[in-house]
Amino acid sequence: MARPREFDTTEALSQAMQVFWTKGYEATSLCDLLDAMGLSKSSFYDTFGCKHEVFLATIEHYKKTMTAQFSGVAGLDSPARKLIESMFDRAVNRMAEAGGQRGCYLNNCAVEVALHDPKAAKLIDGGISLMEDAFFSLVLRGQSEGDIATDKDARALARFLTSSLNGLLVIGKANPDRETLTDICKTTLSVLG
Amino acid sequence: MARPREFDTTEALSQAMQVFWTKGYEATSLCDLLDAMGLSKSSFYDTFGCKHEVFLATIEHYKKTMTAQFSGVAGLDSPARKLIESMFDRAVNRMAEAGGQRGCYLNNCAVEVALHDPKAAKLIDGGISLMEDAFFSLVLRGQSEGDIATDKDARALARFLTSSLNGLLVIGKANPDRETLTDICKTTLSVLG
DNA sequence: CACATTACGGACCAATTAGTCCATAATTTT
DNA sequence: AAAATTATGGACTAATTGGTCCGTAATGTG
Repeated sequence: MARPREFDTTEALSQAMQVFWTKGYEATSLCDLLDAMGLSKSSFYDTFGCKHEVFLATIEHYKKTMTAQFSGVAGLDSPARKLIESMFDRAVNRMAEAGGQRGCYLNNCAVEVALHDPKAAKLIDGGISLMEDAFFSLVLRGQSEGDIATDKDARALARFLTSSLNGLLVIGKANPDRETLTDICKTTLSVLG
Repeated sequence: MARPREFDTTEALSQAMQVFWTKGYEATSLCDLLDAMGLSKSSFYDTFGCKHEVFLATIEHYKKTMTAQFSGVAGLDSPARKLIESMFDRAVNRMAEAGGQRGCYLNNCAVEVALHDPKAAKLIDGGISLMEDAFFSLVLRGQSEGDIATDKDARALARFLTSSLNGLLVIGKANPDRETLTDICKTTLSVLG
C-alpha cells in the first residue's frame, strides 16, 4: 500500500460535528461540511459514504469525547456533590457567555431528528444513558460521602439531573439570562438535600 | 369589496404549525406547507409573504393557543399543586403514547433556530415567559393554599418547573420510556415540598 | 521501475428549493 | 351591469441540493 491518509479522519469528523452542532442537520449543506472538514467531495464520499452516515458518526464521536470528559471528572477527588454542582455551574457559564448558546449536541440532535431518524435516535439515547450513568455513579458516591440525601433513589436522581441539565440548556437557548439559569440550578441542586 | 377569503387564515396557520412541529423548520418544504394549509402557492405568497414569516406567525399562533390553555387550567378550582402535577402527568402520557414525541413546539423551535434567527428567538423567549408566568401564579396560589413549600421563592420555582418540563420533553424524544419519565416527574415535583 | 493506493478537481446529473408573475375565474359590492 | 376584489393554476427562474463518475497527480511498496 502507498500514500497513507493525509487527513485525520477523526479530526474531520470532529469538524463536521461542529458544523452540525451550530447549524443543525438539515441546515448544514454538503458544501458546509466539505469546507469544515477540509477535504474534497470525492474524498468525502469515498471515506464516509454520505451526509447521513457522517451525521451518525458525529454522534458516536460526541459520545466518545463525552465519556472521556466524564471519566476525567469522575477521576477528580473532590466530593461528588461538588463535581455535580460544578457541572451545572459550567453549563450556566457557557450559556451566559457570548456565542455559547449551542447547548448540548445530543439535545439538539434529539430535538431535530429523533422523531424521523430511528438510527440517530438510538445513538442519541445511548448518549443520554451515558450521561445518566455518569450522574448515577456520582450520586452514589455523593450519598456514601454524606453530601447527598439517601432518602431518594440514586437512579431517579441521576435521571432527574440528566433531564434538568437538558432543560437548562434549552431554556438558555432563547434567553441566556444568567439570573434565570442560576435560579434553575439552585433549585435543581436543592433536590440533592 | 368582494369575494371574502374562502380559507380560514388562522386555521391555515394552525396547519402550518403542525408541519413545522413534526418536521422542523428546515426540513419543511414549501410544498409541505401548501399541502397542509390547503392553498395555492399564489395565495400563500399573497397572504403570508414568505416561508419565514409564516414560521414566525406559527410561533405567535402557538403562544395564543398556549395562553388560552393556561388560563383554562388556571380557572379550574382544583388545588394549584394538583394542577401543576397534572400538567406533568399529561406531558408524560403524551410522550409515552405512540406518535406523541413531538415535544413542545417552543422547545423544538428554540433548539433548531434560536441561535441563528433572532426574531424567532424573541418570540420563543416570550412564549417561555408565558409558561413561566403561568407556573408562577400557580405556585403562588399553591403556597397560599398550603400545598407548596414557602421557603422557596415562587419565581425560582416557576423557572425551575418551566425548565424541568422542557427537559422532560427532550429526554422523552430519544427514548420515551414511561418509567424514566415518571421518575423524573416525581423527583421534580418533590421540590414543591 | 512498476504497481497499488489514495486524494483531488471538476464535470455532470436529476431533483428540489424558494419565490415571481400573469392570465383567468369566481364572487361580491357599487 | 360594471367594477373591485380575491383565489387559483401554471409557467417560469435561478440557485442549490446531495450524489456519481472519471481522469490524473501524488506517494508509497514490492
